[in-house]
Amino acid sequence: MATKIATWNVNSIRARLPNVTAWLTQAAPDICVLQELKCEEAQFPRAEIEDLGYNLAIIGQKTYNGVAILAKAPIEVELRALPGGEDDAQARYVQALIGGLRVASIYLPNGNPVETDKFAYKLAWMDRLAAHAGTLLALEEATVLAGDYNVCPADEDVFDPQGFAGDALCRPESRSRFWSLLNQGWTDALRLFRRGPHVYTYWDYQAGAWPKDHGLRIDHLLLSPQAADRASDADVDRRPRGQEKASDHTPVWCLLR
DNA sequence: ATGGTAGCCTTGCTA
Repeated sequence: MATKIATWNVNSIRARLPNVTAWLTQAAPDICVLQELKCEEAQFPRAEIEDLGYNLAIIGQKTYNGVAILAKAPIEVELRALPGGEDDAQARYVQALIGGLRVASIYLPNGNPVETDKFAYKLAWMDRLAAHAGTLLALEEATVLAGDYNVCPADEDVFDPQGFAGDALCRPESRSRFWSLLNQGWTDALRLFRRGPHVYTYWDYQAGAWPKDHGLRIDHLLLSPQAADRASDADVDRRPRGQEKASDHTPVWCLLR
């Protein structure tokens, strides 16, 4: 039986708790990685998630960032931060082993505005991610690097490519780093099964983006070759984005045999 | 039409 792995930027786990518990109950992923918890570990609504049958690994941060791994099977945490950032205190990475599968929850920096040091931080973070991803590939094991990458890989992943050409999510420096990562040997799980336009995972809260389907594809599940060999399906679940008090992102999932 | 929304808290910052 297949393992269902999902990623979801929830934009505050405390504000989103009813939406998250409803989706976990209905979609029943075996593993779900979350981003933008926007709270410290002590403030995370642990009991409400554990009551649904999930184990937890939480890397919290007050107000900003924060990542977690939820899994029905036991979680063995391997890393609580992306290697190579000794002076980087932002909670953007957690990696664990779950029943022989390696899974990471990634919250890659947004990088806007590009004329500030935020963009340099994003690019440096992507370089660190590529270096670490290379070491993971060398293990030749089944690994899923899932999360909010804050990168639209190509123009078809953007509702308005011209309008976003200068945005940190679409800039050539961001895209070239994402493609270099893929070219190491990672597979974009969603694109393996869902090609074509209008495959979006995020819609801004502003300007009626959701009803107009003015979306972006920025949440990705990257599979090592050993994981890609087991992939049988992947999709975006748009339903949570249309509900009351929705996150601006919606879950993306894949199945591994 | 140069806006608009959401979350948390620093009534501004991040997205």
